[in-house]
Amino acid sequence: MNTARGPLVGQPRYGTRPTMKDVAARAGVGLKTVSRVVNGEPGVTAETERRVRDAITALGFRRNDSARILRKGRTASIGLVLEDLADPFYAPLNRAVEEVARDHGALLFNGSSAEDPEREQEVALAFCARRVDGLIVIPAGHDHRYLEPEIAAGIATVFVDRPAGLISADAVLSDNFGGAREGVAHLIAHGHRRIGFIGDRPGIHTAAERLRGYRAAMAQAGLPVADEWLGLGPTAPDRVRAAAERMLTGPEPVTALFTGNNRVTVTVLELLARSPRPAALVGFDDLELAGLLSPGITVVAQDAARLGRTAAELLFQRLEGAEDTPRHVEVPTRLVVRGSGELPPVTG
Amino acid sequence: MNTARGPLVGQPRYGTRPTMKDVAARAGVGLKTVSRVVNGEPGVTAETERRVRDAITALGFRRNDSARILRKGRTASIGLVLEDLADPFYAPLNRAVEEVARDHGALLFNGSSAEDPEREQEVALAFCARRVDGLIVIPAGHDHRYLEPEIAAGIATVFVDRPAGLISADAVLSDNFGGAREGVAHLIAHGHRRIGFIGDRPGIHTAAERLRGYRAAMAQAGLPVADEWLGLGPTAPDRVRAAAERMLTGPEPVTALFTGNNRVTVTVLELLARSPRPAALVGFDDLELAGLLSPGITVVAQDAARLGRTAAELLFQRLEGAEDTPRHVEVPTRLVVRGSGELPPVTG
DNA sequence: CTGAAAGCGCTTACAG
DNA sequence: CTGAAAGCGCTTACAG
Repeated sequence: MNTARGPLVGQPRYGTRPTMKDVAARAGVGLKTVSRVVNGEPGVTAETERRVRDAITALGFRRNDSARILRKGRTASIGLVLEDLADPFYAPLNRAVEEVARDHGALLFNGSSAEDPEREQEVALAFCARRVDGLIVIPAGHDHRYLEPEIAAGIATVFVDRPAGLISADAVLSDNFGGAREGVAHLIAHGHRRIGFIGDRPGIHTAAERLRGYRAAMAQAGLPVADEWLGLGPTAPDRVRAAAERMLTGPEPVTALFTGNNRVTVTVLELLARSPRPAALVGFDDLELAGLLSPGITVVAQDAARLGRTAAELLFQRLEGAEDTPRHVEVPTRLVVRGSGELPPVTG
Repeated sequence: MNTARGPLVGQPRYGTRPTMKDVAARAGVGLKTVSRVVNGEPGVTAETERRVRDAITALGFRRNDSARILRKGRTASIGLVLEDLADPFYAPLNRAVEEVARDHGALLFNGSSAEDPEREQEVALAFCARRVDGLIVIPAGHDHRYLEPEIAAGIATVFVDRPAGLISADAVLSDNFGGAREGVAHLIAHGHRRIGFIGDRPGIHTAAERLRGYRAAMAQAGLPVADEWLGLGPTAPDRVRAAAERMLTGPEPVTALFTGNNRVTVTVLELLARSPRPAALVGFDDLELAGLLSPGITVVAQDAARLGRTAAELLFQRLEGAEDTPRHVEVPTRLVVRGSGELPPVTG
């Protein structure tokens, strides 16, 4: 029962806090003088400054940055729209963006699209309505024309992990094609000829690029790709399991699998653990504990932190007035050899 | 070279966007009428509304929520200070907080303390300066008196995962004591008598509680606790490895280990994988892939999403005027049996 | 149904 | 060195 505070519903809450006006009155100075002291501007005598500081302490004043922002025109905040704040893959990206924002004195709004294009738009536009200085988006949708007016109005925007749809904009992407090609070539180098690819729907840019990398590696080695070796579609465990089982059985089973992302890899690992015949495996995306399994899981690791850092740095370059031609930056992947990708082919 | 936008450095950026005033001028109506249409308030004829909507579309107007906020007194935003945005453990907590915030129409500021009390304070106070309606803090420091003026001024504050230091405030905590006790009792039930505990510095609340749970389970079973079975200190891999090696060798080695958090568990797992003699293991905190190892890792799992959801719900209850007595809410843990905790004692 | 005035808490531009 | 006035883009309270 804090009657001093009173009911909070629908009530303004600033009223309970001292403002610069209150500080000025108490110190017996003008508003502008308080502003000078608070912002460390020159031109205040030591004695005046002391009176102002005393008043600030006595009243417990803290500058309202929301008001400051309205006047100054810049919000010193950026928004990051990612797919799912709970997804461990994006956590280092998120942190890296935060660090760069921090270096530039900006705060970070976070929001999840939940892989829903409408929610992506809703979250991104809510950030824009707050007039964030910049926006970093991991696209869920394929049409980002809704952001064109915002970008034109000066909200710097960078896409990460997947490119923007139907607009020309900055993007920072992993080398999905090269990474997948390297992973599949690694399996080929270890003697595999029949290699399955299980990945997400090819409508998703990253999935399509990784599939392209798979095909390139096979072609480079002069190997054919049978339709039965491709399992493309939603990464729900049931679908992935069915695809893997189909590839691993029959008269001419695959001897190795390349899995297109970490969700697929986990499902396939569970299946392989119960499978009578071993199969080699290389997965796209690294996994915690991947080194503790036996064999360890060989993966094509993305550098999520670098994706985030690069995107945020590009964003602040834009804010500092970098030229306007949209840039696409590619971040390399890294093959991490741990055992599962070096298993020899086992047939019959 | 977008000359229409011009240089961005130090320039206000709102100037490039239409305001309600612009819309009013174009539609030939008053400012308030535009406000009514934008906010869906009644009392505007269909014809007037149409004119206003046309002007909005023509100018590409989007309401500036930062200005709105200044006038309304509530920012419809909350701040979450966690230890590390990159830590997968906090990712589901973060997402859960976002969902609750979203349900209440609030946006989410995110920041990491990096386990540095000063940075925690800096980030939390930056959020306060923006006048967030509420604050959720995963404490890095042990003194939160710096938040007292903010809380008194009406910023609802809830601590999660660890309690506030030196102030009385809402807190949502896992049942660290009960969870650890259950995990250790599980090892005892499987025949272990000499059980090691490796955890973080006991100055950390969660570490102390888990240690207390360990002691309680041992005491309840009438088992002594040798000093050599306790490895308390920083969770750097070197220190943890040394502690585990010490406990697992010698004339009277432990037959089981209880690890106080997931970082410790991973280090101990790496060591056990190379160890000649198997030891049972129960870890505090769940791990991705824990079920795929052989044996699977038995853990005491925290419900991070529930921690976040509970904290955020408590926060919004406060904002809606719930009574002011600080509340402490405990979230239960769950023992997940997978194999490593059911290994029998192996001696000699 | 509609709008002019005042004000949210600051900063900017200017005058003393 | 200091401060009164105007204004950032909205909403509130009030009058027509």
